[in-house]
Amino acid sequence: MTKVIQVAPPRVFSELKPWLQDHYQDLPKRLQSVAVFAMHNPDVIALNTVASISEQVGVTPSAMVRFAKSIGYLGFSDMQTVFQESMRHMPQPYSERLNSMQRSAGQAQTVLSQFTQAAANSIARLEQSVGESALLKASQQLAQARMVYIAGQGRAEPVVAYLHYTLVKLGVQSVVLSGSHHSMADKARMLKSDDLLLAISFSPYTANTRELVDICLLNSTKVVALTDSTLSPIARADDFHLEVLEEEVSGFRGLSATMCLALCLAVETGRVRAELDDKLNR
Amino acid sequence: MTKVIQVAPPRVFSELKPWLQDHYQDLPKRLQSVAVFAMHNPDVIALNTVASISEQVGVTPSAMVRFAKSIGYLGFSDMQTVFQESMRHMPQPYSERLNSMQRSAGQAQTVLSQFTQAAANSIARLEQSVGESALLKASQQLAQARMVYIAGQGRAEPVVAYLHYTLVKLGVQSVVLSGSHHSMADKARMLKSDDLLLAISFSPYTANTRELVDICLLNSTKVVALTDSTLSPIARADDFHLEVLEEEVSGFRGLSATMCLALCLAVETGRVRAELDDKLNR
DNA sequence: TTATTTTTGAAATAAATATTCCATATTAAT
DNA sequence: ATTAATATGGAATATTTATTTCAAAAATAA
Repeated sequence: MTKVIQVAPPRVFSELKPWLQDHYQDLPKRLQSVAVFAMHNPDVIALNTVASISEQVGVTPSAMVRFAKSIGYLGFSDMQTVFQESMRHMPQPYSERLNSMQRSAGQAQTVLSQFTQAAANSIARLEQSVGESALLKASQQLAQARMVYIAGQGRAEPVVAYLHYTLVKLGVQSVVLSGSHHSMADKARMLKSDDLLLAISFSPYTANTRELVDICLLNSTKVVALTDSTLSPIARADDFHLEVLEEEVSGFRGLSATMCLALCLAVETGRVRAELDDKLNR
Repeated sequence: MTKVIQVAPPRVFSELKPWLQDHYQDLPKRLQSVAVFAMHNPDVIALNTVASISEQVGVTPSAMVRFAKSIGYLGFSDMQTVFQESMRHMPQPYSERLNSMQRSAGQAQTVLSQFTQAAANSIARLEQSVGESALLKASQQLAQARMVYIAGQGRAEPVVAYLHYTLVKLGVQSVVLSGSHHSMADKARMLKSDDLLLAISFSPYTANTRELVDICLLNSTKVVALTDSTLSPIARADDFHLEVLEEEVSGFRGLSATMCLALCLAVETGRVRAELDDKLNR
């Protein structure tokens, strides 16, 4: 029988690679095939069944199990979880570093590291989930508006404050709507046809913001929404919405990715607005 | 039994989102929970088993199957493959090719990628620069205070709002000081000896916040500061201050790392406070 | 070559996982 | 308030999937 490696095998993919290189020479032919395949197609290992993978590699199912065991794992399933974990974490070069650092310590994670990790993941996900074109479209809407009304409550309020602060600094006229003590209907009446509502809302969605969006859509006032899922009641098919998902740590959701998106939106709006102004002046 | 949708469901994740949005309203309560969870944690759906997912969602395994069927799939497994496919096409952390390609090409980076990069860097730096002990000390101060007064202006205002929101949610009494129309002296007079000032300020440092800190230190009122450098006028040797540096992109500084630190501070404070309360009750 | 060890594949088994079914609870309609 | 319709949870079942076993084939050593 093949010698089973005694030292515990790596629990993170990045460490598994050099580990495999060390042991590669000692492996029998079939198991070497598996090793090569695994390094080239980690996603296949992570997502498929033994039967399906073994077919793709061109070996028998038992070879897969033997491979996992011979490099130190309890079995195929045990090894697979390592590949799966590597998929969860998004493609940040820095996070990978941090990740291996934290794990190698093997200690209970500190509060700080837990939250920074979650924030980094959320930002990584943001980058790939929000398309540049969606951002541009939303920015164009904002830039064309005569006045931007910003609404949002609860956890969204800091985002409202930040967007307002940044937009004003960039010369885009905007007003915070959440603070004022008018009724929703009054607020909605303020919005003229060439104005725009920038609504920020996260789960659990506040009724107020939702209502505001509803009224605006009825009046065919333009709405740009910033929310945490397409299931959000303020995200409609017919308006422009940007989505940002914050990873949660024991029930707490941060705002790191959201703030990043907010800044992008504001800056891009400023740029588009400057372009428009430039055209008019010529 | 729940109506089963007749039209064939989407085979790609991006189409599944709007699809779900359409059918969301018609779903029963439990299945709505599943829908929300699925949109928030697509990776969990892709990689875990029915039993494990259903536990995380807080529903029974059968609800998972029912959900998949009610939106048109053959069963859970059928739906899962769609989620899995969506993961395959994600940029993988271990794919060196892609990574180096992006960097070496040095192509015109998108607005989004520039800012996410900066945010992620700032967060990575945050974790290294802020010690767990510093965070703990600051949190203990906050937890011991009878009332926490939060102050900050301009770019710090969103941070103030977020800290206030989170602290209140965690049962820590706090008040925002920036908004009120009192003079600095009046504000400072509000602070009793067992109160605490949580001051947030970034360069260029607002005179107001600085003044407030000065007065508090004279009255020997406790101050915890959140700032962007030790050179900041509100950072003193004799008080507790946390430092966070946001990387700038063409003159714009985000708030991603700052928000992360704010959340850490609030959560840790909540934890310490809970501990203290626990001791008193025994 | 022959003996011995190692590797391999196919089938049997064990484990896990998804799915179905049904009694009960909940909700909606009359 | 009563009835009907729908939704839900838990247990039973079917199915899939991983793992083990073992005989045969290679490879290695004598």
